[in-house]
Amino acid sequence: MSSDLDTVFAALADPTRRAILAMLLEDDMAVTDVAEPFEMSLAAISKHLMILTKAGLISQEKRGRVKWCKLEPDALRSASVWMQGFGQFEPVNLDAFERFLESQLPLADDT
Amino acid sequence: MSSDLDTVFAALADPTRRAILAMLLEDDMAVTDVAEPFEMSLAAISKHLMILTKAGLISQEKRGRVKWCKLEPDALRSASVWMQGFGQFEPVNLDAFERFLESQLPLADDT
DNA sequence: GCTTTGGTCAACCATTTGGTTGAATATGGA
DNA sequence: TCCATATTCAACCAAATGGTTGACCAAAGC
Repeated sequence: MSSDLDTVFAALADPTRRAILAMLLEDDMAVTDVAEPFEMSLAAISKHLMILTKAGLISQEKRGRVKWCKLEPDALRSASVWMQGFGQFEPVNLDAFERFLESQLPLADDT
Repeated sequence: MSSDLDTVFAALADPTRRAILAMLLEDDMAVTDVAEPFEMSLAAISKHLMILTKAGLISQEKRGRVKWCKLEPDALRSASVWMQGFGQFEPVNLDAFERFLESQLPLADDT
């Protein structure tokens, strides 16, 4: 009864986790590097990454002592299917998305 | 820093609330009628409806002593924009969505 | 071998969440 | 007017969430 939509949407409900996903959109990253821009302990980021992993939104692979995080956008598919059905939204162009992301990212201007 | 994406995704993270949205896709409903299929108090459903309302996913209008709930699919737009950017998902046809919904709705077969 | 670096684990804490119940507040109908 | 219906409110509860700290473990570097 609790589908994977639960975990995916719950994972997306946190701004830190969405920011992490946006960062990983650029490139794969090590855990420490993911954590760097946030004013938060490494352990906290580690937990967020675990939640994203369990939701299938990222994967983590350990090479040497470094654990690499990789975006897995396919996990968004079923959630996207679910959502789009409500509005018959037209496909979104990436320019709009890029602008949106930039207005959302708390990292560039920090606090 | 906590955007409306927080509230929208958090609202969508609960299966009861997603089921409610799916019900409202059919037609507007009174609170009592929304609650009917669930094995849960009316007060609990009322809370869920409040969360959906605050997320902008539904609106509620009181006519007489009955409060009508109405789907507001536009609230999904920004969330949809955010998500689609990750996968460049093609637009979803409604047939697929319908099938998906039916496989997800916990109400028909209950437990 | 030691020390540093990268990351997780465990225990803890405050807050939020999702549910309950019972009382309260309208409104509508007889 | 009196009663039933529709819905919320308030208090409470258990469990989950998001964060902290300090100890721990594994892999590199010297």
